[in-house]
Amino acid sequence: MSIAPRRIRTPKKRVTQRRRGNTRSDNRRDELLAAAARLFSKNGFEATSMRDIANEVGMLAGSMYYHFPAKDDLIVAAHAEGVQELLRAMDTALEGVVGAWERLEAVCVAHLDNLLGGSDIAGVVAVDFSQLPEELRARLIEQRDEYEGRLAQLIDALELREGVDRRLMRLSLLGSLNWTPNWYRAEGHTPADIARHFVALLRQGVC
Amino acid sequence: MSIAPRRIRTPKKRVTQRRRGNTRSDNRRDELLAAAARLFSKNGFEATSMRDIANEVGMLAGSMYYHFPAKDDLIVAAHAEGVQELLRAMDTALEGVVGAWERLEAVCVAHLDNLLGGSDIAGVVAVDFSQLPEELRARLIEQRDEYEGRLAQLIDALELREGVDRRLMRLSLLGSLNWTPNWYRAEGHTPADIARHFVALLRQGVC
Amino acid sequence: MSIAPRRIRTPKKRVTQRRRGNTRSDNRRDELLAAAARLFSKNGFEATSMRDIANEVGMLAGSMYYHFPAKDDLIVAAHAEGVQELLRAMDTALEGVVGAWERLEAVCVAHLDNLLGGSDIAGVVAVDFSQLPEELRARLIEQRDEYEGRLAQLIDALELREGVDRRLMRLSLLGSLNWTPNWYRAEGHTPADIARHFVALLRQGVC
Amino acid sequence: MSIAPRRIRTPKKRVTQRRRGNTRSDNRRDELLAAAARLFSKNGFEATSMRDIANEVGMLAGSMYYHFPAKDDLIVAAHAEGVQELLRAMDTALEGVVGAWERLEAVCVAHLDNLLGGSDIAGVVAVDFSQLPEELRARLIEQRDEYEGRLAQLIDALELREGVDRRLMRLSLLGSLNWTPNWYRAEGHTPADIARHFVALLRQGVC
DNA sequence: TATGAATGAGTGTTCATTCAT
DNA sequence: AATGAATGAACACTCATTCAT
Repeated sequence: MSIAPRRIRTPKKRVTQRRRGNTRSDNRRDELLAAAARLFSKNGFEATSMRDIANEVGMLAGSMYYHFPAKDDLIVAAHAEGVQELLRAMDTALEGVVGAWERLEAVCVAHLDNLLGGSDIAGVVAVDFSQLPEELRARLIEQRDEYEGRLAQLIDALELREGVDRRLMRLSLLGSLNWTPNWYRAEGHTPADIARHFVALLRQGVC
Repeated sequence: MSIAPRRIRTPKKRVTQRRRGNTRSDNRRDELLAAAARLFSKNGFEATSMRDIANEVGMLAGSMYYHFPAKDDLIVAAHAEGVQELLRAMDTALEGVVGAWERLEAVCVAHLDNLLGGSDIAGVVAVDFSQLPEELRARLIEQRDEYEGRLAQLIDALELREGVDRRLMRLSLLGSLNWTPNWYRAEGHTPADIARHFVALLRQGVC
Repeated sequence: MSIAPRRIRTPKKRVTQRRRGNTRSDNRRDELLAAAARLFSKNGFEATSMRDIANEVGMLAGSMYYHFPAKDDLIVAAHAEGVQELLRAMDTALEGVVGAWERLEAVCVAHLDNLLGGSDIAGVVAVDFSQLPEELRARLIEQRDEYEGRLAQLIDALELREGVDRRLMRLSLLGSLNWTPNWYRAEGHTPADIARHFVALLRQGVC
Repeated sequence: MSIAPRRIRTPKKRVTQRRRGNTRSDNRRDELLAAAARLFSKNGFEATSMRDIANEVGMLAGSMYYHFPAKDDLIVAAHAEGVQELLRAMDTALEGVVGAWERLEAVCVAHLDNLLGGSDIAGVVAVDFSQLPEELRARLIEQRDEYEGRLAQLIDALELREGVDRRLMRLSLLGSLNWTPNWYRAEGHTPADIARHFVALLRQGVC
């Protein structure tokens, strides 16, 4: 993606400065963010052009650069939005739920609900980013850290038999969940069903 | 108002015509295929250009169109090659192994070995394809069917407690495995370790 | 100018490889070069777009990239062509001329003749390049070195009074000559007159 | 078939209206002018954007249009500022200097001092403008006329041998001086040295 | 079988400028 | 007197694809 600027002229970074007071309307920025998240999760980062996003909100491509100095920044911001949405969904899902396994399950259900159709915005976190340039990839991973950290805490709260590597357990579960967009079809099991089943497999094993 | 993503350009169907006489060596085609698989698994489908592949085998971009009428066909063929490699690895891994769980484990170890560094060519099956256009995506899924079918057979051979959905179990396992390129780092566990751990999680559960 | 590529994918340098045998037609490349030199000398490097050049030879902008991988390379190549033309003009001008001052004068006349109207192509060497990015600028300077070196030899051949810095003398003369496009008007002195006058000023001083 | 270079965009003439009452301090305008001159001389006219200038004084791009209706007007005004500075430098340099050659030399030293590092603002007059659109170019030339006129006077004051075209002599000297940014490097001769040498070459000739 | 040359639509990005507030 | 937001046209460059040779 990322294409070079006219001539050098020193990069001019102009840092994304997250709006001053954030008081004023600023709704175009949010519109943009939402549209970007939606398109990114439908078509992927590379396959979504700045023009696609601009059109979606009825704006010209160049106008977006007032709000985001580069596509990468838009990706980062949209991804952050997705992570936030997921975190909120996590909080909501956990409300009033006790029992370590029940809590893990509730979160997985929320996760898949968001991934597989619930929210267009959360979907952005399931977009494959393994092919993005190192630097950008690192920024996205960092953003996920809070979410994965909370997931790790939920898993730490479980009583497990000896010999289980809790990190690998988390990564296994996340893989199961995040791979679903590769095969999920709306006609089959519901996202919630799938999530519950995955958790059950881990909890009880299959024997 | 959502705008169509890139690609498309012109359908023009010209079916992959699997070689005319198929008589002669045809090794340039195979070279091409290998190079494509290698690059696809390193950089992804979108990020690999026809020129990249052509250069890799010392050919000009236009020349490839003698062998493959379109990039999609090359993707399909390279993916097929990857699946074949995985199938061969599966056969090798299963040689002389008895015991349903041992067989599943052997196959998972082989799968991750190939995915995470072993073969460049097999790596192509772990490339995210959820964002590819429907039609192409369908062709790839179809190609995986044999592999997944054999995996399904291995899973069918297991004795499982009641209530386990063997299809979801398979997809969960595959997700765990195929998601590994997103977090795997060479310094940590070996691919074989990871694979064995994932199988153990399923087999015994974590409680 | 110079704009970044889609996404990283390793720079892919594809070195400008000055045509293999240079036997075959290859005339489009030369056409392109001539058109570029012409436009560069009329409008400057920055103000001449790749599209301008492409249009000039009836080609689409993208097609040029088959011949030159980047605008910078085109600039370098066109500049080289200009320097060559100037060198040829120098050789022609020197033919049969003896006497160190006469030789210098002949070369200056040829220089201005080319710069101020004779050849569109030689004009490219008088285009200001002091604002170009360091790296490109360095390449152009390097290309001029042969020409300036020959000029330096002509100056070395002169008998001068003590205390004259021959390098500064050369740069002064070159400056006088190369600045002429900033004020020259076809109605006044001829380029040859001007050149002769400049040389005379240096030779005899003004007192 | 030659295609028009960039710029243009829309003529829309709205004459520079030299301040309404011109009562109040008006210092933002002057700040702007100084910043523009500084950036123009560092990077050239084309390579300096309106945003660059606005940022330099902590203003938004749009705000500048209150002070200057178009970039061209800003160029013209900044250039005027540079000429003024050069004229002041000329006056300072001439203070108490008698002797026609000494006066010329003093002015050339001041000129190069300003051009090659001294004042950012005066530097604007050495920026190559030979590629600017005719109309704008004409306005700048007109502004230089006073400076060049004073230079011409200094030259008129010299006693010269017969046959010297004083106009060509002036243009030769100016060319030598103004071409220096194309080759000057801070490590070599000082600007003053260079200027003195150039004058000496003219004065005494080289034989 | 492959090359050389081109096409045309696309990409991310920049920039002078406008204008309601 | 300045801001925030947008426009529209341009720019350098890439890419899948075509086709005569």
